[in-house]
Amino acid sequence: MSEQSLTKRQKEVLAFICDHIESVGFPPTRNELSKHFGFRSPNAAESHLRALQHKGVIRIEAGRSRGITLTALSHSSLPSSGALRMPLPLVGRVAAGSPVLAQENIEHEYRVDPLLFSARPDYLLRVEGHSMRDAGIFDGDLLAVHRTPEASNGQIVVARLDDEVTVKRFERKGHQVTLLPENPQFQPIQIDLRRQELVIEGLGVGVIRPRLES
Amino acid sequence: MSEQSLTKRQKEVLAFICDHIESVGFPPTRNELSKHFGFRSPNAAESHLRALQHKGVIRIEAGRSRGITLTALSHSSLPSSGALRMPLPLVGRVAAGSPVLAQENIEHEYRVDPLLFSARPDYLLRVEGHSMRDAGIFDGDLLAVHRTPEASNGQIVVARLDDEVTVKRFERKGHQVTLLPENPQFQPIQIDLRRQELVIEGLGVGVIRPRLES
DNA sequence: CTTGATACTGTATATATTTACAGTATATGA
DNA sequence: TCATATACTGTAAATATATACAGTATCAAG
Repeated sequence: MSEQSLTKRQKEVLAFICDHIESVGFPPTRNELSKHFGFRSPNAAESHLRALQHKGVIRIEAGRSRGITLTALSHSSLPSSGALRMPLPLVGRVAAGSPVLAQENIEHEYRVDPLLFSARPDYLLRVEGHSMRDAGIFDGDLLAVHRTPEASNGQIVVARLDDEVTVKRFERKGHQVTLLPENPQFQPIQIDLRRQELVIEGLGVGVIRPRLES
Repeated sequence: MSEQSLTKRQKEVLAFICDHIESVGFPPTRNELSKHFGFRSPNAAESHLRALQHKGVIRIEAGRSRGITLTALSHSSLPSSGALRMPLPLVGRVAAGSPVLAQENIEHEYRVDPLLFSARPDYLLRVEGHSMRDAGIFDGDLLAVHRTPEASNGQIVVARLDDEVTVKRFERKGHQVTLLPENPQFQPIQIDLRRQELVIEGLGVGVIRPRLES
């Protein structure tokens, strides 16, 4: 459903679940949750789990003991989470001035078959905003990005302009570059390369939408 | 304890446990082990676990469901641990009358981290047509589908109607089901469950777009 | 040749775990 | 003011799960 933020209590519960998986090796049961938080009823834990599932940060597998799994959202919902996978780093908000793949920007790492995409992706970038809506790139989508400093007209690029990272369609005529949104509610960005610096961080080679809104 | 080498069968069991933890997110039960290996008795799994514990490659926590944890030894006991992951079948055009996951419909298999999506995907379905355009699901996109016969109003479903498989938004009022496109150029499909058969093949839980058009 | 490990079938049971149902109370947005 | 989300207590039941006990059969080692 909607991507609401977690309450303080829900964050505590989610943190405990993450911690349990990390340190114990498997997810906690309702009783173990209740014991840790002092609930006198396993249903208190159940309710919290339902709420967390509803907000998309965990998944519950019906009928399976300890059937709690974390989702992509769960990691971005907590201040600190340990990364223990290899392949594709997921980059969220890029801190001003820092390289895209700086440690501080990496939220998580996912294994995704690179053959899925038209070009080999180097990282996943969480898209913010609706400026590329008509290209089917929505707020919260993960853009698979291939690192390269060169772009051709019409390609969707990850560009850095004034320490801000943005996703737009690339159009260049001589010294003049236009970064085109795919949404009439947004204005194109004009850059004169003689006056302003534009860095191409990479090309969008695919999109992953981690959830479908209802 | 005794640090002997594992038998071939024991290696298979250990590999499955590792793989299960990696891909599912928690260890398997005795029954799940038995089902995978074709044991008719959960005690076969139990015996293997005891043997593996005795050889020091796993630890079993008494009385806790799924209480299997790996040890430092477990990794060195397997040739290629960690890298494996259950691949997702990619289903292209579904032949009329055949099950979605019939061999003839499977084009390829991709390894995709299931944690990327809000619910566990069981397969990827290549979407044809533009009827879901405004939901950001384009022609050629891969819909990550979670198999389930039940759907709630507003969810995006994979439905089978008259041997045709289609992706639409689900809306039900009593006997009346409406399959809603997300594109004003298409008409909603009305089904009277008393007159027509509708099978829900699964729920859309995410989208992968393998390429970006320029 | 006997012992122990391996690799299972088959049955049974205690208990661990999920999960529904029925409440209470507070806060918040429409 | 009504509906909804949060945050719980308390009870109960269905079922998922661990695990004991009783076997069968093969194989290698002492």
